[in-house]
Amino acid sequence: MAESFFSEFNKRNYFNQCTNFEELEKLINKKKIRAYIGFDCTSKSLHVGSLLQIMCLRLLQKYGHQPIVLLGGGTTRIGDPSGKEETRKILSGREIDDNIKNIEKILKIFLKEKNNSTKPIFVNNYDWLEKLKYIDFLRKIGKHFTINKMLSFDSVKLRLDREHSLSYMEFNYMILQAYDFLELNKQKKCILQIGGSDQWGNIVNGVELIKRHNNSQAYGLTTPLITLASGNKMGKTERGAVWLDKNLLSPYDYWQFWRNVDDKDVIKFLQMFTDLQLDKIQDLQNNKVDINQLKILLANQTTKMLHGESAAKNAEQTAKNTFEKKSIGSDLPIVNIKKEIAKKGVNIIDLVILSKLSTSKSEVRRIIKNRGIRLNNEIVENEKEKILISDFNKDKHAKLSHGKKKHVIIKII
RNA sequence: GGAGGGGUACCAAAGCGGUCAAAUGGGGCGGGCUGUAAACCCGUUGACUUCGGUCUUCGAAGGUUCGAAUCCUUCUCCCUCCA
Repeated sequence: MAESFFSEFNKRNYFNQCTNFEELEKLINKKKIRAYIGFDCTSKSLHVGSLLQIMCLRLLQKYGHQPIVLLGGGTTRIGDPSGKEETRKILSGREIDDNIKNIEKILKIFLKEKNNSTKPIFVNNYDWLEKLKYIDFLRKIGKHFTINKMLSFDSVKLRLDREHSLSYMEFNYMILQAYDFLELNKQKKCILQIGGSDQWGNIVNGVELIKRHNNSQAYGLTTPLITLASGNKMGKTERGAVWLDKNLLSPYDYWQFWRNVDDKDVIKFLQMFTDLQLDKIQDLQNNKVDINQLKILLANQTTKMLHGESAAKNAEQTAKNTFEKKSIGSDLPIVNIKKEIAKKGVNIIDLVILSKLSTSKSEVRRIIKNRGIRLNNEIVENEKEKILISDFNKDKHAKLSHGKKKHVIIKII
């Protein structure tokens, strides 16, 4: 059976829900379509949590469809309440514009621009939402009203109790996102919106709006929320988000993130987040390839896709050096120390803080007590120890480690 | 608007005048086992420290007291019920 957008979409476990699956499948097999995914612009980069959406855009391209990337310049000014417990802080227009630029840059790494018919179209919903003059109103006035309070008003309560519809304020965001879809449907003939499962409600609203307003058919498609085997949400580690921007997270750390996934997640992630052929992944699984080899494969593939082949190779080599040979890999973060200072000797606690391996001296003392700080693989026994010139090798390097996984190179300059 | 309940460390949740830097659980961090996995076990978990201590924390501000997370006053936010 020939592969199609949907067959691969399903096999890679991207499918969660669809508004009208059969019809959409027929349509999408017959002709090339345009579909869009919206990205929130609250932060200056995307993180792994958005990766599945990006993979969807790539898949559209693979099968000759044209992805539209909607950057939420307008909607970010309001803030999507879906699944959020607290109101987000409101960003300035300037911050949002900066974020948009950076996010666009990241997305362009993943998407191919050569072919004109599948080249991604970037749009910013501020372009049309701004014209509604509605944004300013919401920012100035709307933020002062809480839904909670509004719901406690008798008039409102009554309507809710009697199952009358409750419009406008509460559903501002939904309305705006629905309106986005309508605009893209009109402007760009976009007939499909894809999003995470948390966007289902918003997406359905768009589909319905298009039906009512334009009397035309559009479709919604969602991807599942990815949970790790550990039950945590994908993309957030304790140390912070797994960013897709090399300035926020180095290629080496990105590689490490994938290298360290749970055994149970490896095959799933290979399917979801790499371009490897599905039957090849199946083969690997059938042949019982060593799980650690699979993790390395996963890390290499994902890192290559984002940071390029040589970055992936470097990361792999660095990992090999640090974990297998216990030596130094070039990709480890480097902390420079002036020669004069090194001659005097630097207290080990200060050095750990300086290397950003920790932010609290008390914590460093504790870890030393627990035998978790190492200098050149030797456990630091005493918190008063100093790093001396003699600790550096002929390349003027020394390795400082915090636990088994965090290492930095200390270098004399 | 009326009545009650509540805000404690990263989260949940005890404490209700001194022995409280604050039980317990989760999470985090470190160690052990292993495979840079999971599970399990151990240690640790406010900051600074010359390791003697010192400083800052229990919604906010005042007050009572030798002494407050604990009692009083005001403020503030949240929850439940009634109008």
